[in-house]
Amino acid sequence: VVRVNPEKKEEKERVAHALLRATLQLAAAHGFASLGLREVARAAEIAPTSFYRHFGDMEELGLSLVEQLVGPFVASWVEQADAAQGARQACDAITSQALAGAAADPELMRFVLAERVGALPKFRTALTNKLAAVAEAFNSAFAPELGGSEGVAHEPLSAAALALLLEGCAEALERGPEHAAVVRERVMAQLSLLLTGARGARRAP
Amino acid sequence: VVRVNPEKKEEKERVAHALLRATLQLAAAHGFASLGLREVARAAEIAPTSFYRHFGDMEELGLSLVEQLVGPFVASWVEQADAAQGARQACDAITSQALAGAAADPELMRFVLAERVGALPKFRTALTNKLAAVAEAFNSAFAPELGGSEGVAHEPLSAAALALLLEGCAEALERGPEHAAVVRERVMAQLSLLLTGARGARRAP
DNA sequence: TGTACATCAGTGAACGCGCGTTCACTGATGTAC
DNA sequence: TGTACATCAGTGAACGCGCGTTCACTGATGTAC
Repeated sequence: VVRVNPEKKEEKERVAHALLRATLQLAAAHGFASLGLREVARAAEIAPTSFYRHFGDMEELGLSLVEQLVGPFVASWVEQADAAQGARQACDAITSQALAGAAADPELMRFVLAERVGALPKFRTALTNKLAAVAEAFNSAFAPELGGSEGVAHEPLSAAALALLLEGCAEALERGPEHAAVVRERVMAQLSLLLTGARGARRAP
Repeated sequence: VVRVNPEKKEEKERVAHALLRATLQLAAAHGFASLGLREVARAAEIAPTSFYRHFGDMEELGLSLVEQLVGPFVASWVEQADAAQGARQACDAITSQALAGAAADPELMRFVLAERVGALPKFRTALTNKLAAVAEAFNSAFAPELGGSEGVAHEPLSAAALALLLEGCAEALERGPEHAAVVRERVMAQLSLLLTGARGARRAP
């Protein structure tokens, strides 16, 4: 039985975190798929061989990145949605938080957007799983206003809302943080169309 | 003045085309960013040095790929939209053609989806330009049913339609061609929500 | 308390390999006159 | 028609370089007794 000094554990996590951040920075510039182990180690200021103390290879690092960074990132979009009153306010909370995320950490947002539809199925799956929480939040926001068929039938609606949200995040990355307000209004307008349409469809199916 | 044998020109284009197809195939497996010139040349069955007879580097090849293959591909989604009667039929025509494209050439569809939000701005721009034709088509489809403010105000609507269409294409790639019909219904349902919402917003703004 | 041992993050040297690129050449085709 | 020359896609040899990975080692820390 071996006990580990908390200080040591902390230090190790600091280095692992540096590797993840270095990866995000480089991936935002040239794409995750192009990155090499040595390149990342260099950017994180460790010896190439030290990489193996943390990850077996770049794929493992990428999946860890999803767990360690993307998970909390995406979760933060949804945090205030429960407290909102009505679908519109909940959408606004989610949209605002997601766009704030894009402004605060554009490299991480780029990673999410790119790998969600990238070539590697493992990454697509992992990211879809994390983003499922956002779809859930949209669903919860919409459900009370639509009632009826107990949520299941609203799945295309919440999926559409998620797609529009991510499209807005992509636009926010293109245009920069100074246009966040414009993009937010745009996404909200699109979500309103969806919601209005869903209300109309309920009345006249 | 030097004249070029049409046979020779044709043969050269055949090799260039082989390079583009080889790139798509490899990119679908590991991501465009990871590809090397030698890897692509090998898959296209030419010597590495012959690559330079066609493209200066991989970036140039990628941009040529957008012009030569993505352009016609995306244009085909839109071809039958003009002839359709009403917004719903036009949406159906575009959606059906796009999903047919995903089934016929999944590697090309993956490239479009991935590079549209990838790390390289040149690729994002080039693809956005090609996809603008699809947004245009949606706009033309919606405009007569909404009238009013002469199309300009409907831009978020057509942009939303394009986003939902591409999301559907991504889903079609995940689920395979045998689920094309299901995905089509799903996308159509989402587009209907948008359109219904837009009609409602016009009546009660 | 002291001694022997285990664990583990980090490292530098070294390896074989595939990479992008340059170069000089071939051979087929077209042009000049 | 014949001869000299230009163009150009394709190629093999060769280059220097960075890559991923293995290995044996260090030094700090914790455990056993």
